Amino acid sequence: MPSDALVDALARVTFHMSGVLTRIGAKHDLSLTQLRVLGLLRDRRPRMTELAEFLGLDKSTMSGLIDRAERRGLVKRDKNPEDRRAVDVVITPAGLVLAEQVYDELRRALAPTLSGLGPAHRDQLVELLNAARKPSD
Amino acid sequence: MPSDALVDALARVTFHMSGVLTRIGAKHDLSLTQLRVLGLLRDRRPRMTELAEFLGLDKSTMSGLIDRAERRGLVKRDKNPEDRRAVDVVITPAGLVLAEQVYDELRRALAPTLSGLGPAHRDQLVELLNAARKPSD
DNA sequence: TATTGTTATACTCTATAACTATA
DNA sequence: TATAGTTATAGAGTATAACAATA
Repeated sequence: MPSDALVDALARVTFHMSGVLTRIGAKHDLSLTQLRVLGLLRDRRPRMTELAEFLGLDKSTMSGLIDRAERRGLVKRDKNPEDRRAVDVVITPAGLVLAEQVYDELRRALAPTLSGLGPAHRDQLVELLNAARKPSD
Repeated sequence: MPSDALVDALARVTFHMSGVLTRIGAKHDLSLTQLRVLGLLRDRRPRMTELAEFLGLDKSTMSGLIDRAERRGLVKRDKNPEDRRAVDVVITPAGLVLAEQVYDELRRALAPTLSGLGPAHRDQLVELLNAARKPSD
């Protein structure tokens, strides 16, 4: 079982990151979930159900999220050629531009927080975080 | 500027933790925000505005959150003796029990994810996470 | 029959604006 | 006048249940 100190440190990082992401998203009228959808679609072309499963959301929730993102021109629905019931979700060029912009802002926003760590410590942190990882993640 | 690998690792941890916390909260009909409120109140007795500022929420949002938590008997509003405009928020015994239960479940839920790290590595991780921290956090 | 996705419904979360009471 | 908090309102996020189309 993890120590209190470890659980607390992880919780603190999580809420700090969520705050940063929420603020960056808000600047672009994007919720945390929309931000995450956009991030996922950068290198994937999932169908609705896959996306919902990955995010841990109901498929009906997914319909609403994609409706709103599509209305803004950030993603689009495509017919799946192999299964006529399925709908693929694809990011648009405008969505891709926004996703990259948000990612840059995130890097810049995290810079001050991480300024306390030198290069060697940063590498260590990446290794430790990647080791603390379930195979399926 | 942090590397892509570091930003990605932090984002991954954040979404993993959020997922775990959301699932634990859902079991008890608590949102992530309600969970966080309960966690904060374990050792604090803030007024409405302080709570809202800490969470980065509008005070009107806070009113709704506390309304619902109070209706469930998890927190209660108290008059502030020094400023008759102010309202202090206090956790109830039932709220405290639930908060501790959730915290235990979180520790247990994180155990498998962290099983890849030995004791020395865990200590290292805690130190690195605490070093990567703005003074005000 | 089972699966994919949408729609209808209801509730929570959230912010903005307008308000009351107190400082 | 300014601050603390609530209420009214509106939109987004969420799940459940019922449904249509396809497998």
